[in-house]
Amino acid sequence: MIPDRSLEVLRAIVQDYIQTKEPVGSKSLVERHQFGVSSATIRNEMAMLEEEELIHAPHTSSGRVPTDKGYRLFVDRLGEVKPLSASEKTAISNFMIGSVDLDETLGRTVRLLSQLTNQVAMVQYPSLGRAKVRNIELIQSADTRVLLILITDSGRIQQHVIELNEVVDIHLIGEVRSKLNVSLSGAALAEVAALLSGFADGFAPANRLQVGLVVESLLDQVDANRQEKIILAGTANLARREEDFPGSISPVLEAIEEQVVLLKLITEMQSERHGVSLSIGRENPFESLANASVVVSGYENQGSEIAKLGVIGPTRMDYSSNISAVRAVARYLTKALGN
Amino acid sequence: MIPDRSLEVLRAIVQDYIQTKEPVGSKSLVERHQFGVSSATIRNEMAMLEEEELIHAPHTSSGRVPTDKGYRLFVDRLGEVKPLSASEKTAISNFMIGSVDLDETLGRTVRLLSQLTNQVAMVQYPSLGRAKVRNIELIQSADTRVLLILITDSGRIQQHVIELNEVVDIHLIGEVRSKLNVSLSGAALAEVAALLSGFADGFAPANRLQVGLVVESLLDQVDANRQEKIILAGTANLARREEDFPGSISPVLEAIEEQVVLLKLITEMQSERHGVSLSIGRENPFESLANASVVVSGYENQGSEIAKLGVIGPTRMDYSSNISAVRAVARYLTKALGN
DNA sequence: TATTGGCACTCAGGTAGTTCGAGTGCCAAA
DNA sequence: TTTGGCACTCGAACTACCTGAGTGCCAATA
Repeated sequence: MIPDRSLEVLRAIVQDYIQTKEPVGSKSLVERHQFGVSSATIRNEMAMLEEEELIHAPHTSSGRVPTDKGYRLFVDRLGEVKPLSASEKTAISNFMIGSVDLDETLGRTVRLLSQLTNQVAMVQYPSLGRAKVRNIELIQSADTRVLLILITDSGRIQQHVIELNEVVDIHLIGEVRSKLNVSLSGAALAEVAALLSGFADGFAPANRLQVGLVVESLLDQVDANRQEKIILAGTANLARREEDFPGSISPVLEAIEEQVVLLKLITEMQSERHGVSLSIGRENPFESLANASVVVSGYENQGSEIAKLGVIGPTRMDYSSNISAVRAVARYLTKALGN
Repeated sequence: MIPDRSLEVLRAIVQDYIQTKEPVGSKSLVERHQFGVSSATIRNEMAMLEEEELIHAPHTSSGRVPTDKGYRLFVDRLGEVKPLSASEKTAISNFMIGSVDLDETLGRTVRLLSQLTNQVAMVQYPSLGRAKVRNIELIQSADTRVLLILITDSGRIQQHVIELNEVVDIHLIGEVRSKLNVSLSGAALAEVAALLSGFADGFAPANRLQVGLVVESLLDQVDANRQEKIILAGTANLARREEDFPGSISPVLEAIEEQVVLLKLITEMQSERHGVSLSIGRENPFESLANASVVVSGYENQGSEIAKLGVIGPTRMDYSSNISAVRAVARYLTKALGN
């Protein structure tokens, strides 16, 4: 068990280090905080913390820096969540008003989050998960093409162009469209594949090929994996924090651009307290993100989590502020989607 | 008039500097190129070039570096356009096959271009410009909302959700839809605003408010300015070229993220030779892009330019390769859109 | 007149030595 | 358990010095 005062010292180290960006020593620590003991005592405490691998000295005669483990303990046990300032709250509400479609809402959200945190913000597009089919439309978009539009009750709109390789028969697609809607309206997306098996059989043999193409495209749309996508904002914030990344920021930028990595990371992160999950430094398995921390939270629609949003930044980030910002934005987004 | 040999020296300086990233001196110049004269002669030539402000010495006793003006002369008079290698050509064709809708095509294009050049690539979405209305659809997407879809003959699909603030009357929107199509099918987008004036008058007074909302949204879609948008790829390539940006890359990243700046820049650039336009260093008016060069080319559909694509990178970039890559990709994209 | 070898000069960058001070660990005394 | 004291460490910052690639200029040469 780690005694209370040691934890207080750890908290002070983390806070000072985040603020000053310099390794923090015993003397400056007693100056900036009222511990009521001398620097020698603090030195002893620090030796214990180092024993526990919570802090670490970059070189023999210099101050200490929190380790990943130290940050972890800090956020788990010590970080009180800062309430948002009034101006931040109004910023959030202002940002949200007046966006009506999903794309726009998510776009605003990600920019908001990056402004609020000064980090790189990301918002994952909602998976189609538990959503239900509201409406399916087929529209001719060129001589040999039709546009398939899938509208779900979560407000998400998917569109995809289907190349039929022959001239579109307007009556045929009308028929397909209405039959699809009869079969699928109100069905959960998860059921769609089952409901459509044998769908083409109800059509004249000559048309089955085309109908098959439509069905195939629809199934593609429904396939949750294909929908996974992240939008980003504030990439420039990374460059501004360049000192925080030993070596170069370019592997980090690459990992961020490589959506696959990010997606894998955030979907694997388990929610911790208050619905927020954290990955600190090397806790994540990606070498390129060894010096990065990620704060994410799920956002919901109709009572269940549909996707995640969050920020990514240097290990030395202000966890308290970022956690509260991510949480608040996730909550506002949930509310905005529920309108 | 600048004599031929001076130009040869300039060319050699630009080429060596691009390759070695070091200021180039008279001695290494005669070693690497067969000028048939001594370094002293080259020094005289270099003094002239410096007089003309085509090159510049970072400090008294060091080699020379091309100025913006020097690069400009180089690309205008000296840069032979490198033909693409066979592997690059196959990369291009492979990249293009199998993408059927516009979003996907542009997405692939921008990634292709960034891979080919190792720079940040950008593709501007086509302006609706000379396109014609092919089809307009209205679909109910929630109790009080309809989805407006505008399909143009260039294959572009625009969608927007309209909040009507009252429960959607399915018959009314059906009527609006068919009347809109009757009025607008085949019309150029530029004419749409004129054709729709007084459109709501054809409806019962109680419905005019809703019809007005639909018309308004449609006009929004048509408004070319609102459509301007750029997609990017390869931002990480900037970070990899960090040494090339004195100070920090963060202003550059910011400018890139700030699409407005990029859009302004590329729309103002005048096409030069071969349909490619260049902005070198401070030729562009943006302080944050003072060390950046931009290579863009227009791409076409149905014989007229509909938007631009290009790359942005450090002033010290390989202009020859980048110009040919941008040109080739623009040509392939034009072809892909024409299919 | 254009070219060249020679020469004195410049200056960024690297190496080496020095100092400074914030920080450490340890110990004996309180 | 806490504290003051003390010797020790070592990165950072400063200085001095050297090196060498590169320059400009000039007088001799072709």
